[in-house]
Amino acid sequence: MSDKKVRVRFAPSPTGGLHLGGVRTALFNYLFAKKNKGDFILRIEDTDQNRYVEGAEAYIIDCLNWCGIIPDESPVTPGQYAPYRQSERKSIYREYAERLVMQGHAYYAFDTAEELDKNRKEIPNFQYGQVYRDGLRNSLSLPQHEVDQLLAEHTPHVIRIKIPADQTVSFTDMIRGRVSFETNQVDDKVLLKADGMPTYHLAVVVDDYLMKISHAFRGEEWLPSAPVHLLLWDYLGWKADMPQWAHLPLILKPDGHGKLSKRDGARLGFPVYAMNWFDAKTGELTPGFRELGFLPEAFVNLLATLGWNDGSEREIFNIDELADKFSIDRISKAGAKFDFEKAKWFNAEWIKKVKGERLKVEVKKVLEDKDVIINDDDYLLTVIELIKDRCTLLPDFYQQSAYFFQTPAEYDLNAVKPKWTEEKTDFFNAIIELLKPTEVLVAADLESSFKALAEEKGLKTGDVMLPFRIMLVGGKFGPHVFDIAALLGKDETINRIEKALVAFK
RNA sequence: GGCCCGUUCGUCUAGGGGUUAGGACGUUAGAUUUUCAUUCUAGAAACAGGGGUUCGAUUCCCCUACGGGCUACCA
Repeated sequence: MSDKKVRVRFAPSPTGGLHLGGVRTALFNYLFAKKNKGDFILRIEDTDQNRYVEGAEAYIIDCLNWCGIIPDESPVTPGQYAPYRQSERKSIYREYAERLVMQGHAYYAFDTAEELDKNRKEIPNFQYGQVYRDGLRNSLSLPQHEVDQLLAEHTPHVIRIKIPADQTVSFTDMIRGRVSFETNQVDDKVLLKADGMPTYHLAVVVDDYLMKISHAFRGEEWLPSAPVHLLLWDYLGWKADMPQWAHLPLILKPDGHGKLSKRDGARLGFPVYAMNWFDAKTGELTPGFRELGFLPEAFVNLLATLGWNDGSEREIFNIDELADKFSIDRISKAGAKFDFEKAKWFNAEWIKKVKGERLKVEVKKVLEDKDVIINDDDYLLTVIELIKDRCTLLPDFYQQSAYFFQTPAEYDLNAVKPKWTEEKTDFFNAIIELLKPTEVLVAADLESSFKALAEEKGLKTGDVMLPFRIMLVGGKFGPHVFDIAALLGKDETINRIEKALVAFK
């Protein structure tokens, strides 16, 4: 590893929402940068004008913000290597492509899409490369005057790299070790498209060079095109500055096989995107972890431990701890099937771990979205502390806490009615009388007098505890019933008993 | 089809020439909680197969199988 400043980039295409794998790539870049006191750069790879989606870039930035993966340089916070959108760097790339043509490492190709499609269909294993390029329409096969004329007439054309014959291209991947490719198997990839935009292959090399990227993390799906990039770094004369590569294992479908995709989310009932993504064209909403009720702390944590561990048995880390412990040689090589159950466990752990104060904004939103009115933040905080250990996702706070703010609208009558007796009605009327003179309702006091009264009336405590809970909560859940009563206060407790007594009749 | 990458409980993983192959999620059983959840305890559960190398391989090498990725003027 060289001693040059660590600079890494996350380079997504703005084609839609950000998928788990994308966020993890961003996260690993970020963790590596922080660990090595380097810079983390966000570069938008919008070279495909057909796939460009309005709003996708803003979404990506929001998403990184939500996760706390903040770029040091980005399109909206540019550094000295601006611009950070490849579409705005269009003019830069042609020069390098032309230079390669001049040097004989690339050539102009005039074939139409139809011609190429035909070849692919008719010739088994067709690839635009050393075997077939002489029979195709390009500056290697055509006479010079014809090429000149085609260019002069502005005939649509691309620039392709000329992959050399009979060479072995190899490099050391930081995750996989030595990886080799035979150039005879590599095709002449397009570098510059007919519209003047570079393809990924050219753009990634040129920009990584110009932006002084030291380490390049990307998904394993890029491994097969690595030889093209290696060759380009060499031909452009930048070999000494080439970043170290790290091809990350893929995140796979939990069932069946293959790379996790957007469709799997809908099919298997869990999100694949970090945040909700609304596609204006199709009107389709793809759900996200954030809106489902994940905490960013949990989301980042679960992503980091998907294919990485710190060598100990610890699993819960915040982002700073992750950055501190991060190391590439602890990244696993094999793809990981995504397990939503474990993802939920991480969230539950984080809800338990953080202070109630941290949850206030999120919980308030959950409740207010359900029309629960909150006018006392301290009361809300007390409620959160009392119930957060029983919540897995943020929306669980509604079911677990709504009754602290509003009288139950419905009761689980099956739990009380079958065993309901006149004696119990008497008992609760007596409880009301007992509560009336109370100044402040203290949980422990109520509990002892409640039990004493039950005994006095010849009832088993257990026979009246559940009805009491149903009266206050509406259902068979929640914290200790006397704590609930104490929080509700004397008046509201009496009110709920009276109301429920009518319903239980 | 071709090329590349990979393979430890159902899942995420630790480990590594001699281990009772460890942890976590999930699951099962029990305890606590006169509700539910939390918590705690215990249990079931894995080195893909075949050849080498070696005194000894789950660990190193090779082959096979299986899985994944790529094979666009998409990234």
